[in-house]
This record gives sequence, C-alpha cells and structure tokens, in this order.
Amino acid sequence: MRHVSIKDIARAAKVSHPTVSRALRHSPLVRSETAKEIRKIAETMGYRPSAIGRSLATRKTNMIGVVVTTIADPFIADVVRGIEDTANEFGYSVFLANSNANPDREIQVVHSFHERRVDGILVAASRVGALYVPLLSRLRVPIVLINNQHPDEPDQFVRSVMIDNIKASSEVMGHLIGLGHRRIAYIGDKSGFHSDTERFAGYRRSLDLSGYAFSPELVVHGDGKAEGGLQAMEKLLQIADPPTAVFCYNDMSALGALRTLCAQGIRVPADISLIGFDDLAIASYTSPLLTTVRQPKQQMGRIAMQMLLDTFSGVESKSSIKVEGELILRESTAPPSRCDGNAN
Amino acid sequence: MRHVSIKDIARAAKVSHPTVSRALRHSPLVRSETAKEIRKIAETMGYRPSAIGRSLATRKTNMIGVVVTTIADPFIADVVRGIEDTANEFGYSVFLANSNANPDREIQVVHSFHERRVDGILVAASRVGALYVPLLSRLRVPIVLINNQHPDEPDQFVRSVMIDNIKASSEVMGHLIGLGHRRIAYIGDKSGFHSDTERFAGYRRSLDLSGYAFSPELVVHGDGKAEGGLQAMEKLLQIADPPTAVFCYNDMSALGALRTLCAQGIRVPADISLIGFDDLAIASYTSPLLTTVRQPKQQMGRIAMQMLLDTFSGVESKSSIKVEGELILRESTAPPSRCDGNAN
DNA sequence: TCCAGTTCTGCACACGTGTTCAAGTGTTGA
DNA sequence: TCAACACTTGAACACGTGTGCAGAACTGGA
Repeated sequence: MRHVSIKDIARAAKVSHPTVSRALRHSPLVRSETAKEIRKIAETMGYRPSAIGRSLATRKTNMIGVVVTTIADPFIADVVRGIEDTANEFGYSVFLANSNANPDREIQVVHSFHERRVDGILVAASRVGALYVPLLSRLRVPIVLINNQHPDEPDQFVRSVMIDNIKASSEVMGHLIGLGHRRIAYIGDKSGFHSDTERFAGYRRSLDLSGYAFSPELVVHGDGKAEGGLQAMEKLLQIADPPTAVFCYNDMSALGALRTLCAQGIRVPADISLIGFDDLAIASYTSPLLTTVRQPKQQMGRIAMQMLLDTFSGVESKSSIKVEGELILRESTAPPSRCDGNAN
Repeated sequence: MRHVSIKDIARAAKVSHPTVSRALRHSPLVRSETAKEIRKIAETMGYRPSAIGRSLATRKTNMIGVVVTTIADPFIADVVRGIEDTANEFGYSVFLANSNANPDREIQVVHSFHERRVDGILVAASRVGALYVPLLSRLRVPIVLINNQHPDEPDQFVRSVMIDNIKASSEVMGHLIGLGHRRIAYIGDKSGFHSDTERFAGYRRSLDLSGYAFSPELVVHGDGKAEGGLQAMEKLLQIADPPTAVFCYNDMSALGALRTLCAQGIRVPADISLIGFDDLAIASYTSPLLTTVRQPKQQMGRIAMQMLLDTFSGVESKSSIKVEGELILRESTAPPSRCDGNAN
C-alpha cells in the first residue's frame, strides 16, 4: 500500500494536483471553499506530505547534520540537546553521527551528510577541526564548529562558537594561586583536542605571569574520560614532590582523579585541591562537590544552531562567537595544608 | 552553483543519464570501459549522488528515526550509541529527536519522522509507550520499542527489546534480603515509566515471597534524575523508622540519594546500603562504588537496530526480545549494622 | 452585450535518480 | 549470407512536490 499523494487527493477532489498543492499550503491563489474542501479530503485520506518530494522540488531539506565524537560524552549530550531543541523549534530535523574521534570516520560522515543534502552541518568537539575546513568549505554547506579551532582567514561557509578557554583557564589558576598553591598539576587529553590545548595554554600563561616555575612532570594526559583521569592522577601521586592542587581540563577527568584520591585515602580538598571544567550535572553530586568552570552547554548548542539559521535566512552574523565560562566554587578547593618549601 | 547530477555527467561523457546511473552503480549492463570512463568523469566533476533523488525513485530512504526522552540521560546516550553504530555500519542515517517526556511532543516527532519517510522508528524510554502503538501501527512503519511496554496482541509492525526487570529486581532484593535487610526502601519515578513500574513490581513481589511486610512509607518517588533521588532520600530519612537499605530504580536516582546520605554524614554502606540500576559509567567512580544492575545498554541499541534491519530484509524474527541484567556487586551494600527490631 | 479586469485553475516542466522496454550493435553458428 | 543471440544503449516513464505561465471562468462597469 502506497502513501497517499497529492495526485490521489486531486483525483478524489476532481481538481489538478497543483491546486491541491496550493490548497494545502494555504496559497491565496486558490478559492477558499475549494481549498477547504481539498483540505478536508486530505485529512480524511490521512495525507502526510512527503518531505522527500518537497525537498527535491525546493532544493531545501530542512535537515541538519550533527557530528560528535561520541554522544556518550555528557558535555556533548547537553550541547546536542540545545541544538535539537532549537532545530525542532524551527522545523528542522537533525541527523546525529558519532565519529568516535576517528578522523576518517569523521570525513565519511560529512560525505554522508552531503549526499543527504543537509542544509547545514554542526561539528562538536572534533579532533580534526580546522584541518578539514578546506574539505568542508568545498562542499559549500554552512558549517558551525563548536569548541573547535576556527581558521584564521574568514571563510564564507565555516563559522564557530566556543568558550573563552584562555580566560576561564586563567580564572581557575587565579583561584588556585590565590589560595596559596604553587605546585599545580594539569591533567589534559592525549588526543590533542582544541579545548585541551587552549586550556593548557591558559595554565601555562598563568604560571608565567605569576612567576611560578612550570614543572613538566606536573603535566599528565588522560583520555578525557574518567578512566584516563584516574590513571593520570595515579601518575601524579607517584612523583617525588606531588602537587597540592590539580586542574583537570574536563569534569570527567576530574571525576576519575577524585576516585584515585579517595581510594588512596587522600582528602579533598584538605590534602589536595581539585578543579574541573564543564560543570556537568555530576559535578553537583560528587563528594566533595566539584569546583569547576561552567560552560553554557545547552546554550552553546542553541547559539550554534541559531548561527546556521541566520546563515539560511541570509542574515549577516559574526563568523565566530565566544561565550564566557563561569567559575563555580564548590567544595573541592582549599588552601594547601602543608608548606611545600618551594619559595619560588 | 548547483550540485552536479548524473545528467551533467551524461552530457560530459556523451551518453544518456541512465547509462551513467548504471555505471555508477556498477551494473553489469554497461560496457566496462564505458563504465570506467564515466566513473572517472564523475570523480573529476566531484559528483556525489543525491540521496533525495534516490529515495524518491527507490521509495527507500535509508534513514531511521530515534525518539528519546532526552539525550542528556546517560542511559539513553549509551543506547543511542549502539543504535547509531549499527545503523551506520549498514548505511543508515539516524534522526534524533528529544521528546522531553512530553506525550504531545512525542506524537509530533513521530509525525515528522513519518513525513520524512524514515524506513523505521526506534523509541527509547517513552512515557507514552504502548498507549500510542495504534497510532504507530497505522503508519505502517516498522517500530522497535526499547525498555517499553509491548502490546499484548502481536502486531505486525511493533517490536520491542527490553531488560527482564522483574528478574533483575528480584536479584537485587535477594541480595539485600540475603544480607539481612528487612526495611528496604524503593525510590521510583513519579512519571510512571515502564521500567519503574516493572522494577517496583519485582520489589513488591520479592517482599511478599520472603514474607516481609510491605511498608508504603518506604516507597518514594523521584524524577529519574539525581535531584529527584536526592529529595526522595531526604524524605526517607525523615520517617520515624528509616530503612537500612535503599533500592533505586536507576543509577541517577542513586547518585542523588548518595549525595543526601553523604551530606548528612550517614555512612554507606555501614549505616545504609544503597543499590542502583543501569550501571552507568559514573557508578564506577562514586565513593563508595555503586552496587547496581548492569544493563547491556549499547547492546540493547544494537539489538533494536538489528531487529529493524531484519524487518527491512524480510527476515522473520521474534517480536520481542528480553535481555538479562547482571547484578554488579561493588561497595555500596553490606549487612545492616543495627537490629531494626522488626522481627517479621 | 461586450470588454476589461480580476480571480481561479490546469498544463507543462523542474528537481535527481532508477527501471522497464525497445531498439541498436556486434558476434556466432549454420 | 542470414538468422539467432548476447551485449549495450537510450527513450520514456515513475517517484511526490512546487511553480511559471497561459488560459478559463467569473465579476463589474459602461
């Protein structure tokens, strides 16, 4: 049994199919009684317009593609939520594709989106990032990168929204240094995500500005997930002169680090201060509650989608938007308990 | 600038467009040198087939729709991951839509999927569930419900995959009762999700079978999220004779409950045992580590998608698949410390 | 009654791809 | 040399919708 089409309705209403098309779209070109009659028949026959046919005719699909590393990442899930809400509000449907941080897969996904003729693409937390902007740009599809490197030269098709990592990172360091910490460790990501790179830059710069020594052994790399943070923390505890505070580039890493500390009977924040980044929901339910930087995750999703919508409607808009993080002080940071003797 | 179509290639190769169509699809009907030449030209011109055109012609979209309550729920995120991986493996793209547990929205989403002519629909953790199976069935689109009520009468289009809640629930209760607990509380969900209903049934039945009294005041309702669990636990602590163990219908609720306990200085499991359900990643990073029931989340997504694929290819398959949960013993349960005097 | 103007309708085509069928070309065997 | 056959190609149409344009139907005024 086929779907009912406007031709079927046309036959039933004894009119031509263009008239049906116009009637259903409330075009003023069709007599109102006729239109009403047609719509009644359409309703009776259980008609649902075919987005496929419409897309072919209008060269507009009202679909957007979202490529993420993995939807299992709570940060990304929140961003996607903001995207989907906004998209839906404006009649767009979203394709979701996990790249699992695999560059090949990422490119393959973009091709798939292209074949489906999506009206726009959103990329969340890609590893490839700016590297494949040329590819993306060649597709001539509007694209918004989220928390990712934006090419220096302005590009007609590629836009971005990101948090001001350097600034947020500096606030984190300011807070820790203000509490009296000198030996501050940094847990990053071995995959080299843009967020990590920038946050590390802020960490480094704050140390320099404060005149404190940068110790390479205090920088370790996890995988952005709890397990990586757990192992990274173990490494930090093995060095001769362990840190008094640890700055994790994201909350999941902090969660793992917290687990290691707890398992080894090290008190947070009494013995070691811990600070994360993202303000995932979970950060409000750990013990102690996690001090972190709040990213407006859903809002970033909304903004990214809005940037696409603006592009669609030809509205001029900034090619790059920066949002602010907010340092959320909870319970996992405190002044260092012991004097570490490092006067410098 | 338009996309290049097979007609453009046909013109360039001085053949007709059907020949191009056949060449690109490696049809044996076209001479191999011609085909090779055509494919070379297509490559040069940067041709990418239009899924829209193809869908219209084949009446197959290779798209499936996934409706979830919210992708911000870690359980659902994992299921979706399994779905997406499998879908992608077989050349399908997935539409993601959040219903936010709003029945109207859920129906609207299904209509939207229908208009896009998806080949199948997956529903994860819906509140509406079986209630709108008639609607879904009328669309004549294969559907698989995940962890949701399945209509009693077998339906040609609606299938389901779910965990054996009663059994898992009984194991949980068996574990707690075996440890010596008598006053066991249950934290459920006020929205009335199917999972909650079934798990509660298992809780209730286990009490009956063991001959222990069922105390209505020991049953409280959260919202399936941490905040709800937190508040539910507060209520439980206010009753005159508080429970010695708490069974939370999901891990997020358990997380909130754990927070309340920790904040009030109540030791887990020394003072109160706590047990969850789902085995979210986070359950391995709490303090104490959370005892819970592991649901094969990704696998459930894979199975659901596989059921759809089977339907597409006409393979006969079961209309309902039950997977087993696995009780994961960690650190949050122990024998009760005090005699609660309730000899019964 | 006729004309001009307005309102409404349908024809024809477009969008990009796939498929059926007929016809063209070349090959083989009698 | 011719028929039978296999191989290759293209014309025509289908899928479902939207739109420009021509023409039909209707309205109002002289």
